[in-house]
Amino acid sequence: MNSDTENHGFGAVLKELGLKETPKRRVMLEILAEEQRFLSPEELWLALKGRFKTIGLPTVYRNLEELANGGVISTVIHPNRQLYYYFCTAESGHHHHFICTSCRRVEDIPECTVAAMEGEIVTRTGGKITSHIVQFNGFCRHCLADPNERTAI
Amino acid sequence: MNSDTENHGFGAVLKELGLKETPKRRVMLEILAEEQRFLSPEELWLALKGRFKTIGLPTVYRNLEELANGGVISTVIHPNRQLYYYFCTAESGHHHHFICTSCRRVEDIPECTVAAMEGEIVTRTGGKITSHIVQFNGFCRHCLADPNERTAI
DNA sequence: CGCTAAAAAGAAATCGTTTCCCTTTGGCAC
DNA sequence: GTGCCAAAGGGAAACGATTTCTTTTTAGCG
Repeated sequence: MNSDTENHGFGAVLKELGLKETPKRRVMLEILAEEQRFLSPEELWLALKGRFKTIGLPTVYRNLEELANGGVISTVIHPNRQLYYYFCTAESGHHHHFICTSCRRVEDIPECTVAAMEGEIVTRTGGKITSHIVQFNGFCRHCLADPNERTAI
Repeated sequence: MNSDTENHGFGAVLKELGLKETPKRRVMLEILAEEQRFLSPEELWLALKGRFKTIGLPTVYRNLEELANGGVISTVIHPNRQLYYYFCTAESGHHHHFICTSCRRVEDIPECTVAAMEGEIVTRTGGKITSHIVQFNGFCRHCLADPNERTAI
């Protein structure tokens, strides 16, 4: 399995978003897809530096934003207010996350209950909801059981 | 109703948090309490400048954080990732917000459904939730009805 | 009234993020 | 295959919200 020949179908994903399929975008998606935890732009940049002689941090920011806007990856808002990114394997459309602020694992939460909340809010306020931020932070069962596994962001 | 003599009971609130009752803290709370919308630290600072000859922006940040940690005011995370603050009149303990990204009005949302979600998440993941971010963004009924009322943040 | 720790001022630093401008490249046309 | 052009990327620099630092002031207690 060579990343130069096996592109995990990311090329098609990029094309759908109207984005050119560049090596950097492909590798960004590869790294995010292989990583089980959410990453900061700078961390992703450091990983990319190992595979490209030249790679700028602005490029990483730009692509992360485009990919997130396209729904290919999702954002994680850490309580420290920094932005992290996560490749969502769940193909199940819109949903939310329970993130471990220790080891950075992410678990998917189905969207259902939030949709119910939205309906109630719209009914009661007469407003219109354009977006929402729903995220649960805590310790996953691994970090809960074994404090030694805990890491700091 | 003079703010020098009528302190809305904010002194007691500050004392409960172990904070000294300073004129600046009192006026910060006054301004936030009178304001129906969420404010940025800088906006609050500008308002304070009208009432104090010297008032530093770091002071505003420091106090906002202390008050938010104490639960006296609550934070609003705007999609633009800036932090805003809002004085919650609802005494009903923990709850969430529907914010209008146009006029900045805030409506309270009871906590109930989120608590149910949390229970389900804990059961399913075996983790422990330490905090959550739940916020709905959109247009309130006023801005929905009258686009002229809309303002940009 | 004096003391002491907390609070505040003001300037400067920090740092995540974005902008600018120039160079390179993907992808379609011929 | 070659050329073209808009999109993508590099690198430096700007930006701007937030924080840190050091000194001065003040609240609140004895």
